[in-house]
Amino acid sequence: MALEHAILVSLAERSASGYDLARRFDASIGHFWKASHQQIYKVLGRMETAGWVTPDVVAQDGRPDKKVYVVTAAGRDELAAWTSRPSTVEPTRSELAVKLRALPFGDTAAITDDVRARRRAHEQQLAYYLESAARFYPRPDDVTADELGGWLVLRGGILAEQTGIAWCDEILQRLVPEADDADR
Amino acid sequence: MALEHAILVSLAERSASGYDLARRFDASIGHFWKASHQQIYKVLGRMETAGWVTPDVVAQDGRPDKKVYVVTAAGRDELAAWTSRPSTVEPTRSELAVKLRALPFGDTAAITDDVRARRRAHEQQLAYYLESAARFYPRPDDVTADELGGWLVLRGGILAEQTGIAWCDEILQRLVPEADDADR
DNA sequence: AACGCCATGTAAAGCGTTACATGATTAT
DNA sequence: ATAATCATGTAACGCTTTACATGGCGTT
Repeated sequence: MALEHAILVSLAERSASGYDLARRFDASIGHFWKASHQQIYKVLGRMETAGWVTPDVVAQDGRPDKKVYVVTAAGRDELAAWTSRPSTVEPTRSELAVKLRALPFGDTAAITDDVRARRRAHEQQLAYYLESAARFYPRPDDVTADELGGWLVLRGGILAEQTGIAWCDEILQRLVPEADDADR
Repeated sequence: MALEHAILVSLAERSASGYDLARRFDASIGHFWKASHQQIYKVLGRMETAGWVTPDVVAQDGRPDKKVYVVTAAGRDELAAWTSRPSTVEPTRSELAVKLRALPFGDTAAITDDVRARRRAHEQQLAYYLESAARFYPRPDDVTADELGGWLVLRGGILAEQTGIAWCDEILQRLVPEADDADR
């Protein structure tokens, strides 16, 4: 019960083709809800059948036609109804947690490298979020009602990445205790 | 590429039946990798075919027989090999993030309630983790090599729940700005 | 009598990933 | 020439969830 609604939100903000949606999902909203273009096309088909969206075929020169999907009144109703339904907390899935439990049965050096790689990935993502925050929300206290959601989502991303880094650091301090911070 | 390995880790720590595993997955390791009993039975079947585990049928009185699965040498090899393969960072999935973006199209009061419910859930989970930490790892600096993984996983859980609470608080401060902390 | 625990599964449906497919335009 | 971008899909497979099924024992 969710990709449909993520797409509805994205289309409610601005109508788009499946292709456009796929790119948006690679960028902003997709950091919190991944979807491939194949999936998006499939779900858009279902949503059209349900009457939540209608395609608007737009001819382009030098490029293939595209179907720009627009949210219908029924789609907006569904979106509003969905916000009123309580959400379930999604279960955490951490391969790293499983690997940490596997420490006595595996290769500590390889696991350590894996943690370092994760730390780097978290740092990159954090840098990207911080840059987005500085560019799109330079004065967080002054965000408009329309922008508030985007800002809060970004804050969630920033907090999560910082926590990821902090966890990796705690792990590395235990796995590589003799090193100092620089070469850990 | 993951439930197999979570099961291998759990069985390497202690042999168990599918039913036992399902209960363990409800408790400790399952906080970081959920699995239902139906899924576990199916995967155990596959793992037996692959030669990673062997069943040991144990008769019980007043209860149905159970198949206690034991990790084979091949299973241990696979487990060790898996720890050496780099892991992929699992994509975040946050229904709350999507809902925040839906604020302009939905019911703010309902979304606020949802955030409050999530905050409570995070607090409960945090309390549970803290209690586990106090009970099983009273002296974190003295954990043995065998316990280290469990401790670090618990730390990850604690950090994640604290971050979840902090995020909810930031959201509530924006959605219910006039209230003071107590009745927010 | 009804419910919950122990113990193991099957079946169906939906969700998600990977691979494959097409065909035109634009940049290197 | 080659690769990337635009644009839309199908097919196969695997993973996950939900529902159904069985059957004995102990508790309220």
